[in-house]
Amino acid sequence: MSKKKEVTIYDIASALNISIATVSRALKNDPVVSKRTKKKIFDLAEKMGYRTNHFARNLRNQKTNTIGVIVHELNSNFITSVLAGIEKVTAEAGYDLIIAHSSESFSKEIANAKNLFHKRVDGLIASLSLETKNLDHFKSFEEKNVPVIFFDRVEQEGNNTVVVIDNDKCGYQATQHLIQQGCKRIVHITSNLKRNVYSKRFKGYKEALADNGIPYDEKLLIINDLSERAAIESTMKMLKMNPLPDAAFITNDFVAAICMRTLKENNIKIPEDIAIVGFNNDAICTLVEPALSTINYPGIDVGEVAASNLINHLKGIGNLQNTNTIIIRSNLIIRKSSLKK
Amino acid sequence: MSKKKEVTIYDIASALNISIATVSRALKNDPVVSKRTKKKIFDLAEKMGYRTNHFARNLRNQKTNTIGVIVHELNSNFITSVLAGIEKVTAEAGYDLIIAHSSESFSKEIANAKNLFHKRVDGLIASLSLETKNLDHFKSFEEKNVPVIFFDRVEQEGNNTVVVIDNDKCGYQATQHLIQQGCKRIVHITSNLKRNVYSKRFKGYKEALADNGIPYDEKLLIINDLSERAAIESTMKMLKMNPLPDAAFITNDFVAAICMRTLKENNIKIPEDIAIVGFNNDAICTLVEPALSTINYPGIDVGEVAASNLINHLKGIGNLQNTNTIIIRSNLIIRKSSLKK
DNA sequence: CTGAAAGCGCTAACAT
DNA sequence: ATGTTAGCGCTTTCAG
Repeated sequence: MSKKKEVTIYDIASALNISIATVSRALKNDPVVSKRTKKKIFDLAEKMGYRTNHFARNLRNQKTNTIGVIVHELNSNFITSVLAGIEKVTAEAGYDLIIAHSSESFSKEIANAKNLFHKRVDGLIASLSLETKNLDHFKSFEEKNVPVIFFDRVEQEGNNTVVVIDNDKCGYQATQHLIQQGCKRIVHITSNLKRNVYSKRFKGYKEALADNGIPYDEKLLIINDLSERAAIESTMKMLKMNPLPDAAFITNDFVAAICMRTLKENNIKIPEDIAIVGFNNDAICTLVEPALSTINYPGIDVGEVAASNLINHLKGIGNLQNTNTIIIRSNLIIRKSSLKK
Repeated sequence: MSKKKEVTIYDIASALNISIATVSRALKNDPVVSKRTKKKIFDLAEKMGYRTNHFARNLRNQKTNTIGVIVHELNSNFITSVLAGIEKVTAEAGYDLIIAHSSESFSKEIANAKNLFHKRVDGLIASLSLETKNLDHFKSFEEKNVPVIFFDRVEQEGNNTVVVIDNDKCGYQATQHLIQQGCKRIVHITSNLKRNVYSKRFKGYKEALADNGIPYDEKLLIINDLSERAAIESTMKMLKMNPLPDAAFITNDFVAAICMRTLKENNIKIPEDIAIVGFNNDAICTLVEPALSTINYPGIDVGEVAASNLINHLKGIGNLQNTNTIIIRSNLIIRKSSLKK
């Protein structure tokens, strides 16, 4: 258990008979140090197995070079793409990442926020859980002037900076497409309408109906929690409708896939009896049968944009104060699950 | 931009006219401090918005209370379950987590290891990338006596502690099951045989063939990199075989799902023409058609076991020195994709 | 039960 | 180009 003693700049300095200041400067590649001394220092540091003590440095510098991320789930292509996008940008800029996930729970999200706050992240990127009731747990960041950017599930009131797609338009396009296929009784399966993404998609759905002279029927709106169990229940509810609906616009590809499976188990033909459009464009879309039409929601772009805006702000290049909403391009992808013609 | 000054124990101490030592003790809930002073301190700390400076504490304590995790991908049910298992255990024990992923790249894995080493994690949990050539990048941990536990993709030589399933047996069971269904020309689609998981499953596959008097045919072994493109190529290779194989044991559910799709596109019936068994029991298994038989690989257990062993070691309760290999229970799940009878 | 003081390893202002 | 030194916020002996 006897850990070898850590090598510090003092050890390097005394071995080389120079001051710690010079060592410190050299290690940061400060141009003021002569090439020769620098080389000596680097070589010895390498040989002695020196590693920077980040705690000492951060303690001194009062910044962590770390940015925190809170996501609502780890379990989807969309979220992992967002993370990949964030990582790409932050790594290039030399920032570290701490990733936390709330598992859709409000209390976990609060705990995550508190934790990252205490860890003193320099900035935060977050997507809200399904159950989140308010944004009080992010106030502490604001108070200390730690920038926060929300993406996907956001709260657009107040002066948060948010990165989103035009969910309203996407909902409209999906619904419009189904109507063009001749569908008239279109179910919308979605989740907690407190979340912007779901309420906006719902709004787009209603607008498309209205524009096509189809009256909105609230019985066709099904709200669930995006779990497999809930997806099955929602589908069963749909199957009990009379007359049967002829289409469903479903707010997430996983739920759509479960729904398709359940429909097929009940001898419903897709798209002939019921046409389906999902959301996200996860890998699963081309693995189910028929292939699932969906809205392409490019997570990698969302992640990159969120991270680069945050980092520019931290570096004093951009400013988030006046940037309120950033909208990422998205589009409808038509596959067999919705093609009646 | 003027960040409010951080509150320190000095501020609390002087406001209360006591010493910083007492404040420090109280904040750690040291029983030696009187209840009354403790309460005063807690209340004031709360009111002033005090937050512990982890850098100062860690600098002083020479430990980070953080454990690092390196995974080869974020993008599968299996890995996210492992992470959930790890998180559950570490959170309970009061440890923090830094999660890094190598995207199957050796150089990224080295970078991750170096980074976590410099961050001075107290322990490390890792699964190797597909391309990893050696374990040199973990030597530094060993040198500083930082415990490392490998899971899933491991190197069993040397004295690493590893958490795995009995891949050999799983490969045997999957193959045996296919043989019992009357299959004789069984393709095995897998990945880099340098990785224990794949070589062991391959070994089990060959043993099952041998035990049933079926000669091993190396033309039936297909190795790919687990990407969608590679999965399609592998399937095309399979389709060109003459005579056509009557089954495939595929080392990962995602690849199996792609393979099934490609086969169906080419008018092959599953399981009648070709029976399929995958590996992992990802959510996708019951979403594809027919439902995919697979090996249940319980990631959550793997994560919990790895984390609790690591933490016990850190707390001095258990010891990893003499624990070499921990085997997690796994089992074959039979669904329609392999049921010929 | 509480206080004084040293020191963890590093950076940066100031001095040379 | 290099050195001296104070101090970042905390923990922990040692002393009362």
